[in-house]
Amino acid sequence: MQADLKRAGLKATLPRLRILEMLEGSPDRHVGAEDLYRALLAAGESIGLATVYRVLTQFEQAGLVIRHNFDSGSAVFELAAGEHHDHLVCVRCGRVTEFVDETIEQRQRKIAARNGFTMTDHSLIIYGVCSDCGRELD
Amino acid sequence: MQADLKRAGLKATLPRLRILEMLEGSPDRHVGAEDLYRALLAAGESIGLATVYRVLTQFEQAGLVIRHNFDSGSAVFELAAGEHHDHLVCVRCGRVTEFVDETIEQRQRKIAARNGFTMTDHSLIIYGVCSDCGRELD
DNA sequence: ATTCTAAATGAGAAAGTTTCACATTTGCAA
DNA sequence: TTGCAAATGTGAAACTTTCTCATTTAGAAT
Repeated sequence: MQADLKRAGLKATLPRLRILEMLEGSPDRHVGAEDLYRALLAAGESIGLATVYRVLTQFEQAGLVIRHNFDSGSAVFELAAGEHHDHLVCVRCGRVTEFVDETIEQRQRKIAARNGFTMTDHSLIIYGVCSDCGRELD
Repeated sequence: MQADLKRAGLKATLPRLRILEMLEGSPDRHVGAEDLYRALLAAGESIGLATVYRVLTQFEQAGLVIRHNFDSGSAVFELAAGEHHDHLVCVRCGRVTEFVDETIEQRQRKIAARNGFTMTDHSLIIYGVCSDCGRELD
């Protein structure tokens, strides 16, 4: 895990290790900076909020985490482990489900090319009401 | 145009009419609240920033405009005229290109259904370097 | 036309998210 | 161990967006 940081060209400092651990151990893979900060404080760490933001941004640049701008107003971060995927977000409970669809991926590449764009990234978010929340409605 | 507002259940006030005009006459269809506010001031209107935000949110709820959360940090708004479409955003110059792909639309619906989600909305943004910006690179 | 009233506005304060500046601390190589 | 560049913590600041509330305005009822 120290190696992950080294490989990314980042010094293996305590705050960075703690944040990485927290991301790996988190029950939901998609967490906000503030949540992460509070979780670290609750776990007895002494860390600054600015450090959390700074480190998350560095992790993002190093490809260790991915930042998502869901409609919530603030960004959420996710460990970049595994392959690319897109997201389903429940507009009622915030639950996030991941999915991959190769057909969509292909068409996106085609669309970018057709429009003269060199694709660097993409973001597909499907908003809806998840099965649990749907059941609660009368 | 007053009728558009009435139909949406909104009083036809001066600020609302001005904002609607500005959105219709805007050279680029995707504008931020702050940009809109400054454009209105520059046009000699006396309007408050809070009003711009308030009105844009009302327009969104009324279905007159669509709010997008591109990676820029602040939201952009677009007149809801015409049919649904998705976006290509140039990460260098910010240029926004619209596209529609029925295959992707279909697959999204399928994915939502497969996961037990009742889809309410979706957001697909392809980030990349547009042809103009690509040409500038050595 | 005038009057009346609920709704809308403008101004500035406030809330929330993210970044900055800088004195202090820390990782790591010598 | 020591030294130094890099990283951190704190609090201030920047930025986007919302809130509050006194004042104004649109439009319905005279």
